[in-house]
Amino acid sequence: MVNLGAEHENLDHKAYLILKNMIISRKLLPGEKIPQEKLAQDLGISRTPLVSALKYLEKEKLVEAIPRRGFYVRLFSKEEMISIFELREVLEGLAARRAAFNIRDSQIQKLRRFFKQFRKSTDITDIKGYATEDRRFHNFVTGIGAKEFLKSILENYNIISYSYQLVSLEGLVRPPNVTIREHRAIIDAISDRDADSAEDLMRQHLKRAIAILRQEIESERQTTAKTA
Amino acid sequence: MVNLGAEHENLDHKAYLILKNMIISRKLLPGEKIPQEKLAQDLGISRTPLVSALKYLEKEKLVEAIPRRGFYVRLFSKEEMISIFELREVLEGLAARRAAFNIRDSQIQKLRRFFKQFRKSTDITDIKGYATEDRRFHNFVTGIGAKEFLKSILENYNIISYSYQLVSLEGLVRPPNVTIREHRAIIDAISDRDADSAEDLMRQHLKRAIAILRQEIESERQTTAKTA
DNA sequence: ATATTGAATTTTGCATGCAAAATACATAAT
DNA sequence: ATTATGTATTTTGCATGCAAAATTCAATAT
Repeated sequence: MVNLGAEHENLDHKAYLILKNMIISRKLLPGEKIPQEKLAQDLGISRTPLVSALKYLEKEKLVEAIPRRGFYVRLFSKEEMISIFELREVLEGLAARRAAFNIRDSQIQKLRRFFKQFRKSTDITDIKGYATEDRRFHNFVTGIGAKEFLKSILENYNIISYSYQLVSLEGLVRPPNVTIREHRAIIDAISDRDADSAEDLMRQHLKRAIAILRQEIESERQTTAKTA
Repeated sequence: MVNLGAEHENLDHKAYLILKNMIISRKLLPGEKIPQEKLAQDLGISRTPLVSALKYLEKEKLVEAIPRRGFYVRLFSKEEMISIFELREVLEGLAARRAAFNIRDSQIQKLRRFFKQFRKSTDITDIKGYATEDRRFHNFVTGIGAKEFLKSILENYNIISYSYQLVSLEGLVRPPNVTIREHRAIIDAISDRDADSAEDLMRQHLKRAIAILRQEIESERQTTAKTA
């Protein structure tokens, strides 16, 4: 069966993709008001499909609608980042479980190739490259394991990509030489089709990131208290 | 701080609530096409806010938008019901965990009152009443534990209410006298603020429902195979 | 009877217009 | 100088209009 869903692409969907990109790439900044008339003109469309796109983004929490006042790019606090990571923990845990169930042999080959370029280095210096690989890895696993609802939740809420943006260096919460072992363990579990381990390891992996985020909040709070 | 979010209520939001209700209460049936012009007239509004409402419902998966063809009430297969339950498993598990962390003493009192009316009966005959209590219980727990994203996912996707609609008798997957023990165990864990147990028990609770659903699918498949 | 073609009708996607609300701005009052 | 008040401007929410696409339905062909 062929997917014909995207056969026609309406203006509002195009606008949606463009806006999403503008937000993620920081062309529209958090807190900023979205100028409907101007943006519609820039995109060469009317306000109708633009507003339609904004409504989609509102559901995805990328944008906040305030009645009679307009749409604003959403702003996330560190506390909210933690709740996003908590969601990733359980959702990607589920995705890892399902991936272990579903994965095909050809996909195992691909999975095993992740982090190959970082095999030899004890100290990984290419942080940026590692961060990219990290993202690709998580997307690959969820791509195999998450369908339908789980997939749309992970996609819609932009949990993955967003999570990476607001934290520490290059979007990594913890240093590569610590997380690479965990990544390898997850790869092994999924390749062995060990669903329970895959879920557990993925959850532990993300739980540790959450712990770091909580620490950061705590130390910030103390610094602020001292300064004040 | 007072919540002023719902101060103004736009037409599209009103339409959204009405439509959601119409779908849940089966005034609009799964698979049915939504007649925009007629419905707009019935509601006394134009197509603009109606379509806007439909876009919200599309994101919630209650409605499917087919470009140039219109909106259709979504139809869920039993397989999809399973993936919804899998989501409930991890999301309500997280909610139970958070509830155990957050719950206030006054809320513990309330929590302990759930299923009180079924205490004495070894065989619960009021299935409908039990089903209602079941729903209220799950909503209460998620109400305490889920905020922000988790809350909106659970709400938006209507996972809870929807889950109950399409399965077995009165929306219950398993008989009351089996599940009531599990409910009580969850209540105890949350009241004891034992987050790990609360999460684990909630997950086991839902896992068992999933197992039944899988069995039902399997036996259906065999029946169909025989008939065909 | 069933399938095919083609016009008539309906529906969708989008732009536009407009009243009401919100905002910005200028002037007056303290 | 700051606050208050009134006015002009902009923006929002919604209805409406219209072209293009989809659907219906009748007439014709198989």
